[in-house]
Amino acid sequence: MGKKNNADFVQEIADIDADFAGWYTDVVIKTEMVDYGPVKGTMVIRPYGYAVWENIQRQLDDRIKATGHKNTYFPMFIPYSFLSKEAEHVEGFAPEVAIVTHFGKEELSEKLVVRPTSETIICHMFAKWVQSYRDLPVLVNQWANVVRCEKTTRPFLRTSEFLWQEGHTLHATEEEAMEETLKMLGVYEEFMKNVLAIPVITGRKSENEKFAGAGATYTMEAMMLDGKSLQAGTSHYLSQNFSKAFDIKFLDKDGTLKHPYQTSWGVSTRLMGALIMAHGDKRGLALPPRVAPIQVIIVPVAAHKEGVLDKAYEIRDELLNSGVRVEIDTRDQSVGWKFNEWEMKGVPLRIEIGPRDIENGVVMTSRRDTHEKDTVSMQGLGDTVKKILDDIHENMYEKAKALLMSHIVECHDFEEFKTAIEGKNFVKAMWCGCPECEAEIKALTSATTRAMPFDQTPIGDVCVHCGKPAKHVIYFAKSY
RNA sequence: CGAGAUGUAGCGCAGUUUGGUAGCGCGCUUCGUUCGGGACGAAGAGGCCGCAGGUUCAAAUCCUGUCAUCUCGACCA
Repeated sequence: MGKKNNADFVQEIADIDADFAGWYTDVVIKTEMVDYGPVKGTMVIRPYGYAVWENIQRQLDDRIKATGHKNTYFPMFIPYSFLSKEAEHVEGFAPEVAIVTHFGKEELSEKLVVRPTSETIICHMFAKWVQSYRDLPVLVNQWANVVRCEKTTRPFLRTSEFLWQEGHTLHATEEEAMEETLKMLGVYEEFMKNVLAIPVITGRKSENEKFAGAGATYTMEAMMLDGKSLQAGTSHYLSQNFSKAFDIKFLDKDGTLKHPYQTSWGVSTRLMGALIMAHGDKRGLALPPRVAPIQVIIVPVAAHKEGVLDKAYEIRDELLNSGVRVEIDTRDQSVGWKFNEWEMKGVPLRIEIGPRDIENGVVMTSRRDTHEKDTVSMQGLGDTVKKILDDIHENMYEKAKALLMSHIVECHDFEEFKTAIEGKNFVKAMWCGCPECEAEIKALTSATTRAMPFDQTPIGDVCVHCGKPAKHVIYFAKSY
């Protein structure tokens, strides 16, 4: 099975790149992934989109549980005072939240906020539950919705309400908490590669870009088809910031009272945006097989002819038995119409079956990733299809990786830097570490710092912008 | 939150300058013919023109306000 080369792929990107934002909103609405809700900034996730989310959820949840975490559910209403408690301890805290003042006609004695994140309420409960080092570690996760006052919204990428998973853990030592932080970042990275077919750059956020309540924020950044970066997930080392603010204490082996070290980590429905903008082409979506609601669509050709539909259903059942998510399109539309429709909706593999094929004991396959058509024997079709789906996954990952690799540019001076950023690249460069320098770069190029990779092998001595001695290797990019 | 643009049938749009019976294409319904890359014919259904005020004999059209969406910034625990 040959593969489309990367040059062709780059051409396809050029086709949609002219108006990538328009392509995104178009595709996401037309494919019935999502629709706008009646309240500003809200979205309705429609069945086709929600099925993708469920596939993400299931596969990530398995991984979260496999690493020892248990699921919980905490209330969405949080006393307002909890946030002020956080504010006293956290610099840069800005409560841009939805506030509930009434239940029915009755004014509440204490205002409530609709959770923008659950750190505070979880910490409040943790304080009740933890007394001894024997109670540690605490490893919990929850799947929930959160609400934030966002000025600019776009379906999946930034919405006033979104769905996510937030993990919260408590540890006796700094080392253990840091290990957990990096472990979960690793889980995310592996998930991105093996489920969403998206390569990511991982590393630590600058002070300016980190979660205000964290000691350190680690991120994974994915490159979208237009060369912009999308923060696809974060893992925070919270140190003792929250455990001190919420007075979580445990009596350690040595008989002294200590505040535990904490982590939190999350990914959201933003991943839906990530997979749409990391794959796809001018025809629409290209869904990675492992999250595609429909992995194989069967389109009967000349369905009115004797035996065609029967055979199509037979094949459908065989694929179902092989564990493939398959549907058959019997609608009264022309085949050409159906081909375009399912390609737009990103179904990874199409199977066509008509009288000619039945005669020859074969089916036609058409891959969404390469647009290649092939003739495949009906014998052992289940296994063949599963192999093709795996191959599609690999190919989509390799394509995305090729895009990322060809758009990382090492820069040693600011002129190079500006050119590279305009060329829709990630810039890898040395940085002095000063927030002022970071802010100036942003003002001049609209590129922000994305991540300081774990591999800090220097590629120079001085900061790419100010020329002062460099402290970090860091990636810059424009971002969503 | 700032600048700009747009709201008319499910979708895409014309009509607004110059006020006077609500239009087009696609889609939708029914019947028939078609079916290997967005088929065709015939007959139908569907809109108090984003919302609220105002001007007028009369408002999709003029005025005021408001809400929403898009683009670009700022913001983004």
